[in-house]
Amino acid sequence: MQKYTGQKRVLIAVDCIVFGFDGQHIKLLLVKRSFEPNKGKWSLMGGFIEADETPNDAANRVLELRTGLKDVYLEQLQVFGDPNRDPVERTISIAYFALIDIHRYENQLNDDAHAEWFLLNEAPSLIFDHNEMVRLAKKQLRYKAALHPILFNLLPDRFTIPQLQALYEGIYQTEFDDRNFSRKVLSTGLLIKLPEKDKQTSKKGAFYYRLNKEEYLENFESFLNFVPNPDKLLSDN
Amino acid sequence: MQKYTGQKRVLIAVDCIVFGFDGQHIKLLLVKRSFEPNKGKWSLMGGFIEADETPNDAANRVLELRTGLKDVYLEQLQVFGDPNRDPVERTISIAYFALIDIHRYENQLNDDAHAEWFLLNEAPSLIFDHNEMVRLAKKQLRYKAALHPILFNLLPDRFTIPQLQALYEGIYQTEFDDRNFSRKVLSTGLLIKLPEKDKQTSKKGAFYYRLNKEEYLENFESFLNFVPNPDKLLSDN
DNA sequence: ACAAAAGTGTTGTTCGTACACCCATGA
DNA sequence: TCATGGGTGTACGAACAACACTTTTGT
Repeated sequence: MQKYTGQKRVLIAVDCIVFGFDGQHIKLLLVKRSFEPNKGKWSLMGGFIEADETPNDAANRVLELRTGLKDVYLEQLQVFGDPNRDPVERTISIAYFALIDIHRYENQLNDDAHAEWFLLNEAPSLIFDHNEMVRLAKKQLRYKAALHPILFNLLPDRFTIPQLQALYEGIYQTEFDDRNFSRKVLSTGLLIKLPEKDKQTSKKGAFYYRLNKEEYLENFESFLNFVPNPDKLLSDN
Repeated sequence: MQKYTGQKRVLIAVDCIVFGFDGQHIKLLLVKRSFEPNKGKWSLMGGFIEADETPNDAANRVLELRTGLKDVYLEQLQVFGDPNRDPVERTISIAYFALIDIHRYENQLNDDAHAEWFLLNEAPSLIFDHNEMVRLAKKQLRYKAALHPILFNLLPDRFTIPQLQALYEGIYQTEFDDRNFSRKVLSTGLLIKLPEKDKQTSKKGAFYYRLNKEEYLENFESFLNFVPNPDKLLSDN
């Protein structure tokens, strides 16, 4: 099966940067590494690619294995291929970032996966180049969310506009004008108003909405502008 | 040196989608494959990654080897990892797209590299999944050029605004209003006016400009808007 | 003088922001 | 009835597209 001669073959891994949102803060899902080197240290969830898998298949498999979740929003981020990134043996890693509804995850029997949510800003130091992967994923998340409606993947099926706004504000570490935000969001036609209200956070209550899946898919690549002055908000950290 | 047990190791390649602009049309640089399988067929320029290289190093090396050019604009596109993409042996390819000043290349002694420029729309069918790579690269080029000033990398050091406009029109297969285009471009502060004029294409002559490198680097990540209605122009083909 | 392309000026419209104000409801 | 957050209306300003018009120069 090895027919190109004189070339070195290497291991391929996938690593997933998994983001969640608890209603207040952006979180990052990490696991305790179960084998050497660095056994017991925190890392991204990852795994080696199998013989008959595409990289995307592998990322989905790893994610399902660890969280029980299928059909998660998953996007290829970048390849990390420094020859010395893994001290054991050269391993090239394809990094993915994933957006999941944290509530769906909590209901899964995640048992002994040793996975844990961390506040994005309070995550521990990770093995290898995983810190760099997280940094890049944060950047890409901000970039992409400024242009495309990906953040809905972090919310439950029903959500209110103030919840959506809190999410955007968490991502960009800023506050937006409530009144303009709701009008902007509604004007896209991406939301369908539901009859019920959420009265948890206010006396008046805020209507629930759900995503218009057709519009979402159709307009996914269009540019939108929920985020004012995105230029100034795309910095690191 | 193989210490993770029970995992399969595979070949890693890089493939470069190289774009150029001849003043009229967008072109694609292809090479005749020099070894089996598919020897003699057209393909992207690529090569296997070496033991001590990062993927970026490998892409730069391949590009220099084939074109003689260093310091080329190069961006990681996506990993192509279908298990059967290469019929000989599993090979995972990291695709890069490159933008080069076609005139710099023509002056190089490209000798027996068997490389040739094709009009983007008249390129021959390529081996493996290279057609798919080109399709994706075109899409990414349009996407990114709508937001960031990458197309300057396709032009010589000195260029006129009508030339720049022709480039944008070539990329998006549309025509823009000349008057609005030049004002928009100049308002970014990215260009420095030179004293000479190009009188090739008109009696009045158009001033040459060069890129303000500092501004370019500083504002590279900012969004710009040379392209009206980008939403409608990002389709395939 | 004329043609032809480069580039400036002007105008109406659209879009975004800021902010005053009204609405619904639990306490 | 008051406090609180949800949501609408309005008004100003910046940005943009459309297009009339001037400028330059080779023939």
